[in-house]
Amino acid sequence: MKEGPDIAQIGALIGDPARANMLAALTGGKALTATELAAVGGITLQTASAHLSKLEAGGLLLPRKQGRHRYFTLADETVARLIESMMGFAASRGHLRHQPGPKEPALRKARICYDHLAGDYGVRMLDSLVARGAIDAIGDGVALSAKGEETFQCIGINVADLKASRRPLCRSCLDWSERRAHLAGSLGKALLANFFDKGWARRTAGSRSVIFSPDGERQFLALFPVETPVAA
Amino acid sequence: MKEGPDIAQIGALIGDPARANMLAALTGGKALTATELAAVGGITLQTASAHLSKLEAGGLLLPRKQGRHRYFTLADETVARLIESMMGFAASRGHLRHQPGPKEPALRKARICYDHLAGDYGVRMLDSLVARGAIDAIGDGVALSAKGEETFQCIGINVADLKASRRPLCRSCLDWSERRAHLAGSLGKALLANFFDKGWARRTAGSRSVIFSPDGERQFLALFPVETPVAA
DNA sequence: TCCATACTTCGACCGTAGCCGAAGCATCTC
DNA sequence: GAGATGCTTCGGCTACGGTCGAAGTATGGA
Repeated sequence: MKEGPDIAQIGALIGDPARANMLAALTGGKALTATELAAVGGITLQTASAHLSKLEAGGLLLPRKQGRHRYFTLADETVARLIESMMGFAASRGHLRHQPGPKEPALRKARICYDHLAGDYGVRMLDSLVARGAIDAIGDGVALSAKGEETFQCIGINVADLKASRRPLCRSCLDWSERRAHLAGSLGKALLANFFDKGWARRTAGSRSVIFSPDGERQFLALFPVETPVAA
Repeated sequence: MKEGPDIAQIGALIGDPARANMLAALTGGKALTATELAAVGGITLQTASAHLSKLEAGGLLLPRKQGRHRYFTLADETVARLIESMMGFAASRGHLRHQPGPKEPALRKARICYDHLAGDYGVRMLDSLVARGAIDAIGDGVALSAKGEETFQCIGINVADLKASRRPLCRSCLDWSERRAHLAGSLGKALLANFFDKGWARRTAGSRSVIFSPDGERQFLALFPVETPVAA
């Protein structure tokens, strides 16, 4: 029968635990070396090298040589979206990890999805922006509203600059922990970068989770309030 | 590191060629028996049985016993969406099947995606509905517009009935051949069913492709015209 | 009751893919 | 140049998963 594109290839690529761990780690957005990825996968460097070759050949990873290091990143935002959507699906089917672990709550609260904010805080931010009228949303679709530009100007983001890029300004990305959309695209990226610049939050060393400072958290929550439901 | 849900499991599930073929076939929307799926996968019945058990245990398939047959369907619309999105991704990375084959064009033109119309015609239909103002769209998001209900009434679809169901009325689904959105959800399903009822089109036996009758095709194209670009 | 059909289970076979130790390049530092 | 570090390649081992033949269970029909 063999109809359409070959999903088995990429399924198999993602289907190996070591490779899946590497991909999940790279969804954190940072470029990682082969050695680091070997540690993530829990395998030796030789084995990791073979895995990375396969992922690269499959078009999932992009290597960048820098001195004697080889840094790997996800090839594309679409790869990140695929991984996240598979995580969402896996979570919905109960394919969870054996140990929820202490890092799990932090991950659900705020984490990096490729280059933008995800988790509870990511979803909250989008909700708040929609409620405020800065972003229009229909279903899973999102777009900058007419009056949105000035909102972001206040936050400290020049939307005009972002529009110059070929990359879509607004994209919705399904959050695996919240099962709702958060904001991706160049605007999502700019917002997260903005939080880092202001010192509101920082990345963590070996994880995808984002840690807010006490003060940063206060300001973030104030900037993106959630509507208090007055009437059901 | 082991962060988040386990994508390796479902990756591995989809990663086997026989299983992938079965899943792709089931994306055609029809329930198929174990014997039929064995043929699709190009394997014996025993092997297929083992595969189907795994897919069922993984939550991808739903079995239904009927007499001495066991019919399988995709567990959920979300499974269909995952498969389609993986097909889109695979196509974008050039992971195509070795033989494009004669059926390929028909598949690109019009096919069933779980229960709604996909392919060139599916995308055209959504475009036309949006241009006409029956459906609002922002990015990938879609929703029935205020004046949309009467449009569908004219076609012969009672939207009020559909709203009674818990299933979302409008959903966008990314088309792997066109790389653009087509209409899913209960409204997408109702439209396709409507075409079948009117005799405009019919399913094919062993494939996902949808065949329009000459007359049906004419009426379909008339009902869903595409805007002729007057000015760039 | 008896047989045919649909499917599952069992057991054994086999190939592939993952794995690592050891050796080989490449690149940086001193 | 010598030595350390990062990574790749090679070779061989192992195990897991896919495969099928044969036998076993369920259902339907005559």
